[in-house]
Amino acid sequence: MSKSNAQSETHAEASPADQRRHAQRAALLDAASRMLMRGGPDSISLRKLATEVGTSTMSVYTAFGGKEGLINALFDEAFDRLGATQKAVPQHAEPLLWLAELGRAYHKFALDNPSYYALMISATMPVSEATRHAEEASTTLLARGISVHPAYQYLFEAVEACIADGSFTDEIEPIMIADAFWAVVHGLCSLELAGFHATAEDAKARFGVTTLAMIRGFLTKKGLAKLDSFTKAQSSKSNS
Amino acid sequence: MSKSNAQSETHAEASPADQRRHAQRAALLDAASRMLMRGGPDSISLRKLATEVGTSTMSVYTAFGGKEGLINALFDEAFDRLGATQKAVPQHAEPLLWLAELGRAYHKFALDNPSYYALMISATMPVSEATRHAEEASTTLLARGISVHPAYQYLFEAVEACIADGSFTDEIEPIMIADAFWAVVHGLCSLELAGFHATAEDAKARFGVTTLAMIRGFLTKKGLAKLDSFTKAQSSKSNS
DNA sequence: AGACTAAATATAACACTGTTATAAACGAAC
DNA sequence: GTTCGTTTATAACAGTGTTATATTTAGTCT
Repeated sequence: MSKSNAQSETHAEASPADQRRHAQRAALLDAASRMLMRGGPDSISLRKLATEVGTSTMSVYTAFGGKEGLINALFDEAFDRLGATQKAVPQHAEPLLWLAELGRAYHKFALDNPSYYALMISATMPVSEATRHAEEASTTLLARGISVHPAYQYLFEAVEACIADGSFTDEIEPIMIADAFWAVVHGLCSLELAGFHATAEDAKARFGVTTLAMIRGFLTKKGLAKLDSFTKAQSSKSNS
Repeated sequence: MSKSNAQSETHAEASPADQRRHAQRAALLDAASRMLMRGGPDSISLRKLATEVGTSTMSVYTAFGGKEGLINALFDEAFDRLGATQKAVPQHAEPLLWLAELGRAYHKFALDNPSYYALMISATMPVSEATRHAEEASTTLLARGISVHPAYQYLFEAVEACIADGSFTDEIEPIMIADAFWAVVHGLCSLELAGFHATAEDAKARFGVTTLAMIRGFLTKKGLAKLDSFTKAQSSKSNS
């Protein structure tokens, strides 16, 4: 609520001091991100962070309001990164395949960034409820009155496409179906990250079987016929 | 490797000292369990633990080898508790309903014991890989060459029953199907515990839709017909 | 430009944490 | 009864996040 803040909010341009503030905030976040990826959430030490950035621990308090604020910022960044990988998935013409690819990309993100993923999901991590529910919404879907996180947008749209072309039942709300896929894929990633799958091959086999079964669970008769033609083509290809 | 230990291992009886050791070990574990349930895993302090039991922090090191050993012991207890709730589920004559009830019981356990559940699943918790893989196996299934944890036994048997009566496909190994159900139910619990479901009603609705879809995904034509008769009976009952 | 003021910072202290070294107490075996 | 190994309590060590205080910095107003 300082005068400089009021000015920088009315005008779009940032003062030199604000630029420095933002630069140091970014430096702290970047160093924290590296520490997170190197040694997990518990290895983030404010003292090490401060010495690495070349400042004191107080800057974390002025920039983020403490360690919890820093973790919350990393939480937001985790969703941004996940959203970027989801966006990068090519929108396949066949929505069922798009859906499957989105799941695979989610799985790859979780396995490649276990610390970030733990931060997003873990119930024990100190991510405040406010941060968890104050997710920004996808603008394109918000225009239709649907408030979902940008990282969630593509999954939702893929499910809608599956319903639109008659593959999925229209008797269940798309958000319900999308949440179901989120739950399975997250469950699979979580169990794999927790070490409950003996080998990576085991995990991959279960991922395929489970996601396929989930898809089957929402198919219409028409969709089931299409899926059978897919798997028939797949098996004849592998048998040739 | 002391002489008293050697004696107590050859003979089945425990010496008075061993009894005290065991009693204190149990007291520490019990107090740690209470602290875990009250304030989560991070609130377990060796100093508070020692003062509560009336000893010093060193006893944790002699009894468990440190805090990690204590957490590992709580990890084992968590599986025991989950296994007890699974065992308590009545074995319904209709295996599909048994399966559904096992899922509901799992969900209730996770929501009633969030700290224990976090301990079991969380990838960031300091549960050693050795402890995680050194799970004892169900003796009844081990006799058939199947090594699964006792807490997992009932889910596995329910899936086998669904396959045996022709409701589920026999083209997929039962362990794969059981793991699929574990993944969905865990995923749903995890997301709910993490606070991603706005209300308990939202969570419950998603639990029903998602587990039902997963069941449908493994059904044979015969099983699908049976399920339709179930849901038809359900809807006619609710419409009356 | 110079004075005033509010924010940001560095330093140090505080209350914790798990772990470990040390020495005393205990207990069981000979 | 002595001895030896184990367990115990005390205290010290190396950390942690947070906070109080004083100093410096930066922006605004006259």
